[in-house]
Amino acid sequence: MADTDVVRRFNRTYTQRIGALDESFLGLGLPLGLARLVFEVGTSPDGLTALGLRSRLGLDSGHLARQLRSLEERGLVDVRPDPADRRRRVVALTRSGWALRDRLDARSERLAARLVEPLTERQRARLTEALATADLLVRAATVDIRTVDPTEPAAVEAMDSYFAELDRRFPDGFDPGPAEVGDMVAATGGAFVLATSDGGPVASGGIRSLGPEVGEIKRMWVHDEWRGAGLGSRLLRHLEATARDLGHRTVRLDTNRTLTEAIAMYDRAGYRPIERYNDNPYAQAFFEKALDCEVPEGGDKVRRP
Amino acid sequence: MADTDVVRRFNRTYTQRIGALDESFLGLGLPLGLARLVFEVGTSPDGLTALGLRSRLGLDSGHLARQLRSLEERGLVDVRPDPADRRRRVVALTRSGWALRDRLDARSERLAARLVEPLTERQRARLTEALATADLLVRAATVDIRTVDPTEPAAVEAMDSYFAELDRRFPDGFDPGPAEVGDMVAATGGAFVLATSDGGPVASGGIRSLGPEVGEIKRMWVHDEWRGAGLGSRLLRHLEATARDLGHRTVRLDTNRTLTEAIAMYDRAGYRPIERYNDNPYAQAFFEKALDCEVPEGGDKVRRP
DNA sequence: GCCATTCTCTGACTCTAGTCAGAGAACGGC
DNA sequence: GCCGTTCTCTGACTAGAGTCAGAGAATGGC
Repeated sequence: MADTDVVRRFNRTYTQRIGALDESFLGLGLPLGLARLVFEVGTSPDGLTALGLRSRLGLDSGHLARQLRSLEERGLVDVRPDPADRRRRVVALTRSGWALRDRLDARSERLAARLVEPLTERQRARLTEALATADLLVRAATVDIRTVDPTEPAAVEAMDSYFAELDRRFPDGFDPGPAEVGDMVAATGGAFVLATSDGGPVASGGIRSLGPEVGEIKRMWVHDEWRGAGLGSRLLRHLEATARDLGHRTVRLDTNRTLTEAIAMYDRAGYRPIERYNDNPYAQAFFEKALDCEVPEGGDKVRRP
Repeated sequence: MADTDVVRRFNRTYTQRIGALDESFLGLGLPLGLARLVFEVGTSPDGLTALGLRSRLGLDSGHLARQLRSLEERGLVDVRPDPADRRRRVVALTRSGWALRDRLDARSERLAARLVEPLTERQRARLTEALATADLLVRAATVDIRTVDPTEPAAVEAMDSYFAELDRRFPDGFDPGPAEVGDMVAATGGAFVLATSDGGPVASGGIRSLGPEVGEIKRMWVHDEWRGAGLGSRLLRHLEATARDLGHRTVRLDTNRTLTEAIAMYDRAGYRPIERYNDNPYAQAFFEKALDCEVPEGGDKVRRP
């Protein structure tokens, strides 16, 4: 059975059986749309702006305005202007809004429990393992990878996580020093690539020029919770393509000896060890890869030179 | 993370990302309901009765009548009385109905392909394996197990499959003989338990009385495609509960030596070998279990005596 | 302070799904 | 042939989701 057949078959099964979990939103006297809103507003303790709600749920502004009023009339939410920008409105759950959300939550929990309940313990463990794997991979597959301005908030957040992790992992800690990523990119005509999921950064990496035809991949980072989903390889491929677009024919990178998974990944992707090419005190391993071979069609495999 | 958390988290991921597969039904100028109907009618080359459609999709009869007429007006289906029972109406796709279905199908295929496309080959294989496992287990968890009249069509179908399989597996074939299940159940005050999924039989088994307090489990069968989903154990538990309701304190069963998985399952469920208690020529192994221990609360594990 | 832009709201719609009661045709057992 | 049952259809609804145009308030750059 082809991959797509499995996906489609699962989809069918799923919408018929677990899909009913969504209906947990029904039956509390609230139409589905309003219940979804309550649930979504409740994901943030301090409330959300109407704009944020609209982008999360993809609603029309008129529609949302009406829905919010309806919730307000039922005493479930407070809607008030955002003090920082009074065009915006901030929506927060009231006490009884929270109570309702708890009931929705309990309902959803019960339905999930009812789904796994008939299974034996062994089967249940298999199911949850399969679902967790599928969850990770589906999320990974739908990650959005693109070149961004390194000063935008999500990019800065990504870099902060990166530095924090290096500081944890390196035996003597890590100090990024004064050279910020933005400067690096701006000064050397490079690019910064960010992978996001649900708006939050999950992986990132930069490219800077070492010379006319030589690029350097810097600061590749993958969020802890996203390891093992092939995100690193995809990001690397994306960075290589970006480097090619920038006119490079070779890319280099350096890394710390302690980052063993990263080194294994570079090896799989066709990178070969070279001599030290800079004086980065945190790097002990240096790699290079020629970009002149086109990535093969549909390309997951990277041809080795 | 608890089992239900995994299910719920997955549910969230899923409805956000793969859920869009359903929307493949949109965008061909047909509202979702009608598209679903076209798809459903197209699952059977000769068409379906309106009744069948209603039970599959859970629609109101008035609603369905209107939807069918709308499809008829668009030239997508033919609706005509069932020659066998002219109260019923048979719905079949027209040529352009089939063409539309093909387009819906292609759309769904493309969306599925787009989902797996970003993954590396390795990740893709992991994903499809996880989804296939989840599919089997979710289906298994939502199987409907109940006591039925053994003469009803699904029950007869189950028994036919059972006999056909024995005939394939036994070295010398198998001949059910004149004693039909229905007779057996009726004559001895037993019961027939059927497990169905989507209306089709997936497992079954019978109980008959051997004496006032002794029941016998007969003809347990699990559909080939449903092996490995714990369905046998669940059916067995159900049969035991049924036997208890019939007043039995002990159940026996016999089986053929070649059915090794079944024997292993009986062992796990607490059955112990006993001496031959009948002259069934196809049986070489005989088991018994005392029912007086209550099944523990929430019970998946069967306590061993 | 002006003005284009951003954000929200209102009014006036459309579409789809779905419910309910009841009529009429066909069927099956007697 | 009668009569209760089964199956489908019609009419008359309701509710929810969503679209679109335009008004009005607040903001930020100049």
